[in-house]
Amino acid sequence: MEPVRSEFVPDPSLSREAMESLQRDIADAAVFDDDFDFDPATIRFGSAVDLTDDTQQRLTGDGPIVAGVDQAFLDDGDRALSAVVALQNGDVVERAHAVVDTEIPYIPGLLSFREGGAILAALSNLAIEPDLLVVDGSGCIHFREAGLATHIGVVVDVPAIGVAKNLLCGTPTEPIPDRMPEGERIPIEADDRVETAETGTVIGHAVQTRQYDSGTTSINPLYVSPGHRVSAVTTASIVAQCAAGYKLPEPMRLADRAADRHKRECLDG
DNA sequence: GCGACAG
DNA sequence: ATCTTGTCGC
Repeated sequence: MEPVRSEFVPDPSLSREAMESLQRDIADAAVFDDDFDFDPATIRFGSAVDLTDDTQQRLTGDGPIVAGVDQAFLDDGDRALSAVVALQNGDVVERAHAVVDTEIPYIPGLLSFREGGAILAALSNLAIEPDLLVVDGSGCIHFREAGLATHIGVVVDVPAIGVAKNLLCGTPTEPIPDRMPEGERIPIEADDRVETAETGTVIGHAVQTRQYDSGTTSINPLYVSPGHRVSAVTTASIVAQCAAGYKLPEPMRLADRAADRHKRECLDG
């Protein structure tokens, strides 16, 4: 798949001011409401096909194609490796990846200008057209509501959601407990750090996709937000539904593994 | 000066 | 993101 909004393609050579200006334009072009054809409820993972169960419903037709995207770095960050894994009806239907030289360092709020090029290169190597992109990083939980997932989603104009392991900005409507119960979600509201949204606007959710029943250790929640063409509530539901026994939603978990695997091959031989 | 933030 | 063995817990 290729960019359809070339004017928004991340350019690492831009000045910081130009980057921030572009992000505002991207946020304007982004749609933080449900605007897609497929039925989110039909997204299925795992080979949960139990032929002995008469009550189960048979899948009619093909479910949506969901693609996970994740990055790894080589040469101490000099090169970014992006991996994409596309799933449909619980099966991997295509994989793609790309390695691109990084031009700028990591700067909070400007992540897409560091990693965006590698992601778009990987997506261009993907023949299939995904119905949804699951990107590692924030979507509209961002200072200008233009995080990595939003930037990528708008450039290729495909529904996208952002899944982050840490909160960039915004405030939970209630304190995140040390041990959030599995399945629970807490809204994240825009605060004074989110320049483009009115304070109090729900921009995402903390979602606990997995939790230990007991013990000393606990798992932290994921911070999910709309990237493009998906609402905050739907984003949380999709992520919860994509959890297949692991913290990360299955498409992202597989992309994560693919990125690490490619990285190794790139190092040793 | 203080605050502090994805990957 | 990345540097990294053993180790605590189910």
